[in-house]
Amino acid sequence: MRASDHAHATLRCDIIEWRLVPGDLLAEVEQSARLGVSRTPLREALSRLVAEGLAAPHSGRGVVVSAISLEAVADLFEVRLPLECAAVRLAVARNRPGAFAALAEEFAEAPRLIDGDDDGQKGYYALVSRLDQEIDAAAANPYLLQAQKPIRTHLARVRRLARDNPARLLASAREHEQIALALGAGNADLAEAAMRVHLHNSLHHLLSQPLATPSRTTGAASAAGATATTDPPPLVPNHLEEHHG
Amino acid sequence: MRASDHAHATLRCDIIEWRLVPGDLLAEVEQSARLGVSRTPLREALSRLVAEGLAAPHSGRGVVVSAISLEAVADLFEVRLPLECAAVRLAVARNRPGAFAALAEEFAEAPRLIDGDDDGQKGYYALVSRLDQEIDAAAANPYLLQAQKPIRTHLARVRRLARDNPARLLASAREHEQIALALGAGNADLAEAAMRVHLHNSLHHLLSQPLATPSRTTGAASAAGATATTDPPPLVPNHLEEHHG
DNA sequence: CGTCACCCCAATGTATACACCGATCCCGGC
DNA sequence: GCCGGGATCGGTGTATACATTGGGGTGACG
Repeated sequence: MRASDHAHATLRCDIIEWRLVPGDLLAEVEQSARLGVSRTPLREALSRLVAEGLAAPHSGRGVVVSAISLEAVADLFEVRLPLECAAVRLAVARNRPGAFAALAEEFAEAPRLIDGDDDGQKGYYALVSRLDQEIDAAAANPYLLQAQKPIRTHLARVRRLARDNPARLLASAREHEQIALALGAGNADLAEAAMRVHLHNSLHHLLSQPLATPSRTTGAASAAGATATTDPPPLVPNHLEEHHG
Repeated sequence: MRASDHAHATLRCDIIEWRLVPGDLLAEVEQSARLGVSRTPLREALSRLVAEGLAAPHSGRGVVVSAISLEAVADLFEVRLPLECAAVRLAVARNRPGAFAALAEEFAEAPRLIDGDDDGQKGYYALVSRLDQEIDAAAANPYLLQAQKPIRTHLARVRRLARDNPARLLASAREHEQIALALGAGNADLAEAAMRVHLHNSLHHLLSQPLATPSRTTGAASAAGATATTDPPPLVPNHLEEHHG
């Protein structure tokens, strides 16, 4: 793997998993030293992060981790809704056979996973991911994927703010099952309706969260060295309004 | 301006205006020599082009100008439709005063521009761009912009395949006027309907084009040197099926 | 004559050195 | 004591040198 890929993947993961929090400065020398790569591939990694929207230039001096907020969640879903609806409509229109019926059955049995151990929950998330991939493959539109990719990236970041609520997961499983059933039946209107229901409930769940401070998993301690010494105030309440730049 | 910005802007312009055609290899040494910058900023420019979808890695060795095709136009509009509809709905929902009424009047008088000289047509395109910007500002959703940006980039590239048809421009002006009127009146349903009509007609017009070979404006002759010597066959019919990679 | 393997080279990936720019801090003046 | 200007310094932007890898060409073998 290229060094720039490694740097990009690591930084991206650090940002999505809140080891790097909004506002953290991604200094080239510092990060290149931490990740063990030179500045050249690191610069390429930073460019990609900026293109993805995970980082933003900071007043002409370096790049900082971009802000994310509850307001941003609402904005995110305003774009996600039409895109996902278009995706399911296209998936039906393309009329690929697909494995939607099988996926629906798996969702029907998902409560076992959710009530199980941590691996079970991971398995459920994997199942959701498989449905997404199946929809993507059925829609077969590279531009749709290109538009959804940054949305999903930001969403992955926001999800870390939400506690895994078993009740919500069970409801989510039922909603996904309904989507998969409609897709399997080739009913575009129903699939879109089910998707709208699901997205509405997802957003509502996220917005009703108590805004738990992300746990900033230790592991990138050296990365946070510069900012940690300055003892930053609790960040989550802070950058709630600093978006939309 | 930074050298990387200059390189990116120039290459982007060359691709959109078909001076660089799909399949052309963007070699680092060759392009850095042509644009008078070093390889480092040129690499950053290429990274951005790849992120935008204007270029794509070529079997692990260099990047090539990405393909665009009639099939891609249809895919493009499949994504553009829900995004633009969402944009006008958000623009109305945000309930900003906006200058939509004034823009509608300008569109009503647009036939003068269209029937005029070349500057007049440029003025009409600028007017369309102003409406887009006004909608963007009213929608006020950075993620929507992020999703629309690559779509618009590809669209700008495709438009060069279409002849400027005065009749179509007149119809387009009326459609835009209707959109602006609906937005000015705060009627989201009507605005979306007008947008759907406009996009349908735009797509239909593009698809009915005789597929004119783009004029590959001379000016980047040195850039095309490597491929020009090999005398490439007419490219437009060729890359009609090579997309979706 | 076709095919396969090996070698050479060119282009990319990476590292590092240098230049320039903005930011910060200190000192002097008001 | 406060404000402004300049100097210093860290950091980014750029250029170039080096390593490495993949591809093409050529030659030999079947």
